[in-house]
Amino acid sequence: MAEKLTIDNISTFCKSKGFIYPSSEIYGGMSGFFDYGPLGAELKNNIKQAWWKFHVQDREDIVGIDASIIMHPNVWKASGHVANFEDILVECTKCKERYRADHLIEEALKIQADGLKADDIQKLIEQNKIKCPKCKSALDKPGAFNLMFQTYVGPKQSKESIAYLRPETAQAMFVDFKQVVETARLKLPFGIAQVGRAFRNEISPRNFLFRCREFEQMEIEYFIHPGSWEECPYVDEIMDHEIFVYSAEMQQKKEKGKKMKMKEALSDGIIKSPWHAYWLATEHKWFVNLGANPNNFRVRQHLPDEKAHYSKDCWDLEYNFPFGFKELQGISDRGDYDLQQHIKHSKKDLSLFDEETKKKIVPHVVAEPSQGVDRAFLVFLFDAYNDDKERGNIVLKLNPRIAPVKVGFFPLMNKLDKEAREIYNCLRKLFVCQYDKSGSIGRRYARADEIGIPYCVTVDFDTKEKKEVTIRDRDSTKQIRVQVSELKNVLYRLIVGEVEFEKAGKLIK
RNA sequence: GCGCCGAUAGUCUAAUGGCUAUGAUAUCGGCCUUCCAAGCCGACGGUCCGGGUUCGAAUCCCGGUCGGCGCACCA
Repeated sequence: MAEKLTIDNISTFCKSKGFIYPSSEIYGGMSGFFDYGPLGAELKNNIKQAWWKFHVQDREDIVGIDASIIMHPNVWKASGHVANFEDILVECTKCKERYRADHLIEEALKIQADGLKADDIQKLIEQNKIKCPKCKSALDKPGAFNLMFQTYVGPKQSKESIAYLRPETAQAMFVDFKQVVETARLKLPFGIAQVGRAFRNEISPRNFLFRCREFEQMEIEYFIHPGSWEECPYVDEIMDHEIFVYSAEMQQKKEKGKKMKMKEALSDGIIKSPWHAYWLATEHKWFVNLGANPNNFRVRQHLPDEKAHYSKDCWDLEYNFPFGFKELQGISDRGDYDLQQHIKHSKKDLSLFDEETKKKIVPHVVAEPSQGVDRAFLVFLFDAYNDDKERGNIVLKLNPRIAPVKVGFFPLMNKLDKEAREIYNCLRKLFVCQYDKSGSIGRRYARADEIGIPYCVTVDFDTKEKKEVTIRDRDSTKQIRVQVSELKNVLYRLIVGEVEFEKAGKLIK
């Protein structure tokens, strides 16, 4: 593992093994869009399923929904996406440099330019004779650039029929809030979760899957009683969890981050809300439990000027990609901003009745532990990818629970084809399996290693007589013998991690 | 979006205006093979797209697409 792994290595690997292809490749591809191939689709589904089980099915306090991608256009007016995503840009007539109009005006005139309309901006540019900061030439008319994809609903393509492909899944949790609470009989604190597609017309998609125009999110909006910012009933679960912490203060003082336990971060006042500590640690644990390397993560606090105006505090869970530490998820305190926006725009009461105070309250979102599926996919691939020089092949050390193929079945020799297939046919309905009789046995192990098959079952000449097979472990290449009658049970326990490999059968030399 | 650079089988790669576009690897079929990419035979597969220059273009020119880097952008 001498050379550093790059995003190119991963993207080439993904294409050659059938994990990911550029979208519509036979027509030249589409920038910012990707297709998941046979192995990629399995892996991605496994990640989503593992997320759903961990965050929804295994918990009492979180329920899931699956909302439509196209929602009422007013949803995006209420959420601020129509205004905020409409970055107004100005271009230099000569050097063609483009600027965010609001940034340009703030810089030139030292005034707040947030939220100005294109017309106002043009007036300001004309009145103050603002020129291109780079080449001092005249600036062109400002124009809007909206990151949301637009479409028309119904037969008429008019201004009234404009709708948007959702740029995030979160809004559905607020819009459907009342129905979910009533039908699921939820009591605060609780969360609403969703996994689904979102679309953003990014100016410049980069870094393979990291920034694309169509992506999938796994998202939770977690609601608490407005007064209970400091009362997290689950906080004891994570007190001893260790993580690399990089607070705003450390960033401002140009210090490095520090590895610490959550109880330390809380008692030292670095992380203020136990809810944030809980969600940061829980999300980190989710990645690590599924095979990610704990040391490639850090939690970083937003600097005061990075925070959204409604947010009390915000922390990102970041991963150390080859192109730097990048955000995987933002654990942000959104207060009651979103629900209030929808109350205002829809004129519907979205408050809950508080039995204790006998008053109506609007819950606060204390955290939205949300992340991109595609980014998680990259994380697991990066941490699993091992170019094993000794073996002479890549070993994809994916956790068996998310590995796209769980078991490989090989006849030691071609004459054992019939016996091996019989066993394979019994087990393929229980696990995703692959049968391989092509080439030498070593070649088949190598092939299996490269796509991350954790266990390979080899049928040999003793199988008929002794009713035994060999299971070979991907990561250690060690082998055990087990009875064919036990095979199903042993494989299951290995895949879910209930038993150590060497203790699952008779270890061979 | 802008600027610079690039694009040859699934992957990596040779060919700098001239033979049927090179080789490796992967894949598939066959032989062989008693546990870690052994060997032999065979097959499939390529100059990103469109136009131009030329007797002749993978090669030169123009436009587009895609990708890399830098800038900008990043709810």
